[in-house]
Amino acid sequence: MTSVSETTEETDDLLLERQLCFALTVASRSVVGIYKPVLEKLGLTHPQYLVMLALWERSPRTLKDISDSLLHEPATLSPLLKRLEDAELITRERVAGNERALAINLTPKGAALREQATAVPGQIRERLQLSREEVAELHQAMIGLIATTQRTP
Amino acid sequence: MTSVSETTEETDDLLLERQLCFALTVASRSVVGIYKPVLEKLGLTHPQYLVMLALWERSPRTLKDISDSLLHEPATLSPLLKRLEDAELITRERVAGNERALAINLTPKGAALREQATAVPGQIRERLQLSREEVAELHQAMIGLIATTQRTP
DNA sequence: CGCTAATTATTAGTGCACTAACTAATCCGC
DNA sequence: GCGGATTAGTTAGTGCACTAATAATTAGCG
Repeated sequence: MTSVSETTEETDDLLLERQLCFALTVASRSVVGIYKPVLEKLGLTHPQYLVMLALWERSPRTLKDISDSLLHEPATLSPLLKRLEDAELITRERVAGNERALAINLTPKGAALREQATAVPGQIRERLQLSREEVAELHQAMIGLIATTQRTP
Repeated sequence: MTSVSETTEETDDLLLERQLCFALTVASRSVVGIYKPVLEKLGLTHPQYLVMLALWERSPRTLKDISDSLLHEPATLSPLLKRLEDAELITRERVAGNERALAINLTPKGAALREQATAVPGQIRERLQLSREEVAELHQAMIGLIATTQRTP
């Protein structure tokens, strides 16, 4: 690795570098920022919204189950779920027959919130001016990237 | 909006929904997770790494300048920069002739760290098994998304 | 059966990331 | 050159997100 090559390819890499990981994190923050005003009307943060989506799809579920679905550490979800409980959107109780597991269930209020949530995707697509097809394409790219990171280290 | 249509398109949207914003945030977290062990050897977190990249490209720069480049709130960078100062990688001092602005400069130690950082992009690409072309493609997609979010609300 | 190992959740601690409120300095129009 | 408006940074407060350590329960093997 000579100082000559360092001034070309590797320097470019450091610039390019500032692009993929940088662009990805900025895109993520920016898109979450788009959701923010929309989700505020539902009284949810973006991470909370993702958990509610998981529960609207199926409930009750254990904390572990949600953690696996969202690729989150249980330690991240533990306080988040307590806040959703405080908001009376979910209940937290031990699973009968397995005192280790925590069963998360929707309250009537939490289940009812789904009605309002159905309007969210459309609002976001409109704001981002993306068609369902474009959304699907971006989605595929992200899924591929996630799959790569999950492969054996 | 009949209950019939609700059970089809909008329900699908809530599922699909769980995909783009979800996939994007998971991809971001996953990729940052790939950087983690690599950057630990440099004693940097990922956000700190991005700031250092900005400074290796050009320095000194003001906090405001870095904030604009990284699309971060000044309030986010303020404590982060103090930690970089504690690590003796940068200096923080007021700009001569403009007591409002804060000039961020590299210490010799901070400038020297760049040598080690040149190895990072290659390691990440190898780990993700992405070619420069694939990286460029993903990058373009993210840039497009960011541009959309930055447009007039 | 009894004991070890694995599973599940929680807590503590660090570091981002954002908003809102605040301080201080500078700009600029009169 | 004065005084309000703007700009640049900091602080406080909330909520993620992670690791490491802990606690409690269950599984399963000898």
